[in-house]
Amino acid sequence: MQDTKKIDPRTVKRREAIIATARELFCEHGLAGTTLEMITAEAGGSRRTIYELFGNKDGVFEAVIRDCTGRITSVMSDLEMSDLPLRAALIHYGETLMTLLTMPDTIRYMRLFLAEVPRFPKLGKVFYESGLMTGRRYIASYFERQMAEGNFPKGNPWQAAVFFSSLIKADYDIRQMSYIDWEPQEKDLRSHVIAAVDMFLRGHGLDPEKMTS
Amino acid sequence: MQDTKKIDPRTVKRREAIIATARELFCEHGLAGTTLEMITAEAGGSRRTIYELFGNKDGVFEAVIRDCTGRITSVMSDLEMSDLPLRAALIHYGETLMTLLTMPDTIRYMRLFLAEVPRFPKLGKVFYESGLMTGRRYIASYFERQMAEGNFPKGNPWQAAVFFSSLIKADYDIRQMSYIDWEPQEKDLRSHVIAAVDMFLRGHGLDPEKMTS
DNA sequence: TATTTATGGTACTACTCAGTACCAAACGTC
DNA sequence: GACGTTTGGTACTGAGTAGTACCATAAATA
Repeated sequence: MQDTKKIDPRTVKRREAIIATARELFCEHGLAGTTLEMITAEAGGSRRTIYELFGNKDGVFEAVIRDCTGRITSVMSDLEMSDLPLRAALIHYGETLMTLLTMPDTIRYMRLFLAEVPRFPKLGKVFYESGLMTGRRYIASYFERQMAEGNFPKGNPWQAAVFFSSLIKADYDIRQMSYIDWEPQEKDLRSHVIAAVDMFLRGHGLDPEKMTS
Repeated sequence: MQDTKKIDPRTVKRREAIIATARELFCEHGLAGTTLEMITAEAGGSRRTIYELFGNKDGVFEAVIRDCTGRITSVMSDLEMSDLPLRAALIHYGETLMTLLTMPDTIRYMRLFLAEVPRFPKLGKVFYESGLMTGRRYIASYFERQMAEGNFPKGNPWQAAVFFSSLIKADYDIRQMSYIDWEPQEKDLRSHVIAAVDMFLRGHGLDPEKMTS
């Protein structure tokens, strides 16, 4: 049951253009505040094409959310495993995670998606599990390895990942979603991450002072 | 320049009824998905009165958000200071905070408010600072006292409050906002809070095992 | 009880916007 | 280069809704 038809390259291109434009407009004006005409005006094309490709307005929204989810997922994949010593690795993770979470786009996507959760419950699952949880899975598997190698006290790697990312993100996410056009200072983020990592280490019986950093 | 006029009790009553109804409808259908007629149909009265009292639809929304903010603030005031021993007090705080944050209403208000932040930037400030920060201020002042009394290592009480509430809430807030009709099990919350408190204490050089609880 | 003020209800206006129909033109395929 | 598909543009429909005008009425105040 594979696609017997070839896909017209025009269709792919139009589709991408519409999603990209709609994403920006939705983020700025919300779903209800964006008309299909605003989308075509900026992306080119005509409403006709939108209905052809997405069925209706909600179809565009779904496609946009899936696109945003993919973007967040791929951006979370930047949390590559590191072979630095534990404390340095955690600081590196923390700073990367913080950078990703405080990116204006991440915040905008989250606002957009959270707003419409009640009317698109399935998208909530997709966004949370495929998008936001990606980073946590990386971190949990890191702790799992560190526990196996004896660098970190044995325990529940998933809980460690939860506490670690909670300490790192603190309430920067909610605060940024609450304030328009506010971004934390980079040096505040750095000192926050270091404080969080050290507290995390002490919380697991490790002494940050004694760790090669 | 005080109000020289007396306020007609009818006005107060109507105002309250409209806000209460609008709050529920906005939470359920969103701002754009709620018509003024839906509000009058349920709250009684006529659109005429709405325009008299709130100017326009946005005025109703502003009033609703301020009302929600007040509700969250007042609910946060349940975080009264406790004279239990440190660990028991933190567990008590943690459980109360968790109960408040995971209340379905809290989640609904946050979704509603976050959705419209881009178009009502001022409300973001009100909601975050007056509403959400209230709990944190209580906790920070608690740590300040404990530091002064020598029950807790001296340091920055505000940072302690940030880390404490971050560990407690973890990502329950985001997760609940992402999933409709999902609520964490109470016993999971309790064990989470205990784990978080103990990690917090160890993170500050205190041994939970040795503390009277 | 008389006066003032807020309210209810209805009808109306003006507008926006999702979704549809249609045809000609552009483009990809073979 | 001919054929078939996708697209652009425009115009139309129909539903829904914010906001207004007006008047009779109910309630508060004095």
